[in-house]
Amino acid sequence: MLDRRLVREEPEKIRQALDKRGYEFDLDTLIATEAQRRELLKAVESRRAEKNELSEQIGDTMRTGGAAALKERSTQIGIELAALEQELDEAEERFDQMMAELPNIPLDEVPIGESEQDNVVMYEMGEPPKFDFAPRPHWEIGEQLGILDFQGAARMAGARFVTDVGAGATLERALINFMLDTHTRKHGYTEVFPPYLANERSLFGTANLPKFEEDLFKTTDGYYLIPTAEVPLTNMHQDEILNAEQLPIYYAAYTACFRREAGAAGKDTRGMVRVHQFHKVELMKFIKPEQGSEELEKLVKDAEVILQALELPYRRTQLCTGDMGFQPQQTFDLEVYCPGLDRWLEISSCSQYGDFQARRCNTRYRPQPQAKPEFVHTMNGSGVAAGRTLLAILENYQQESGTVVIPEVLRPYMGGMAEILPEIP
RNA sequence: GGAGAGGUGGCCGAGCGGCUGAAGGCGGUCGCCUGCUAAGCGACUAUGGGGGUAUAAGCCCCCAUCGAGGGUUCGAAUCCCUCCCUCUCCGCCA
Repeated sequence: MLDRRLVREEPEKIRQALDKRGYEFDLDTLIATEAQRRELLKAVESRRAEKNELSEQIGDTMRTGGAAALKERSTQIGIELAALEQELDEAEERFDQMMAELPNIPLDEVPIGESEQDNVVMYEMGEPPKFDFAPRPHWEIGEQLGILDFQGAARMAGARFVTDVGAGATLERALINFMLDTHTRKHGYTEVFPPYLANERSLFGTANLPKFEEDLFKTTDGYYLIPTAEVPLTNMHQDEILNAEQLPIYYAAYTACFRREAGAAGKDTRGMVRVHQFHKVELMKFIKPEQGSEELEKLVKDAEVILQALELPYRRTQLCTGDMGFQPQQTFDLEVYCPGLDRWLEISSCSQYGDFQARRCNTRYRPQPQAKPEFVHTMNGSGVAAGRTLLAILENYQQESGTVVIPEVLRPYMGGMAEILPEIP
């Protein structure tokens, strides 16, 4: 959420941001609503002041009698007030609703563009493997080895699910452990193991609500399944005032992530590219405003370390204004090359939000011990997505015989296993 | 799930219809005192919003906020209702 003062004082800044994003939004109505809201507020407050004044007088007059006329007058004002208050409430609700659906303002350095086509590839790392056979997609490799079960998952749950079996399950767990260990032991993150369900307020905090409800699973009790650990992590300090010395705070969490993929019908339907439940290690930071870009850069590098250690070919892109999500000021993606799919696959998305989420979560800090609290800034990124990494390993490390070599760094996490051979059922 | 207790400022805690935006304490800031330190004394010390003045800060007025929402009343932290959360006991349970 943006600072409401921007609407009044610098609406052009918002208008420019919307233009850059190519985002449809009725800014003029928002501005008009804000003006109307303030007019009503003034009217309401002056009547309340009058009423308070009368009540005080009534208190004083009670003993000597003769408060009846004052009471009468006060009741009259009360009636006027009730009508005005209702108008104000309505204006406020309209305003809040629109504010909640206004996207963040991209940083100046974000490339301007309309779509994915305009994203900027910053660099590529690692060499795609060379095969003297046609590399196969991960679902073929996985099913043949008996380590990925799509049919079974479809029967027990439905389309867009996968079950890891045997060495497949061990491999995904190894990836998770390797990632968590690296981030907590080498990069200074505090490990967090949060709930997988969150309440409406928390989803609002990360701005998944109200605008993106159709992407989420909701329980009959009104909980939401988290679409990413970003949700619990960003809400760890709701309504708190942190000390300046605590910042920056680094959190790393492994969680399952649940997405309805409602808008993705027909897209990536095969394999485990796009599933309703996937697993991911997430990195998240609470920082002081001035630490923004520098900390994001470190976060991206922390994620890259994982891909480098796994010796997977990847590239880093910067998303253009048109392709960036609703919440970020700036986003960098890491994409891993998958020979079987013959495409670059997003495996991490690292974004900084400024105070956009902190304002919604009401997470503040005191710059100085006595100073007024200010909103912290937040950022997060995958470090990295385990399911897609597993997929990438299968495709990059596949052998002509159908087996898959296990990356060096993962072997200690797999009881020394060096190669995945067919599971014997 | 059942029974009970409770949610008040940065923290602890009093208040149970007007004199309470909130006693008292802790913590903090400034000043006094003091050979140093400790102790002591005094003043100040919630947040958000609207307006005025000034526009470097500041100063003044008003409104709201005592878990959230609603109600009673001229007037609610205080009374009533609903919901949320915490704690204790019982039940169930990986």
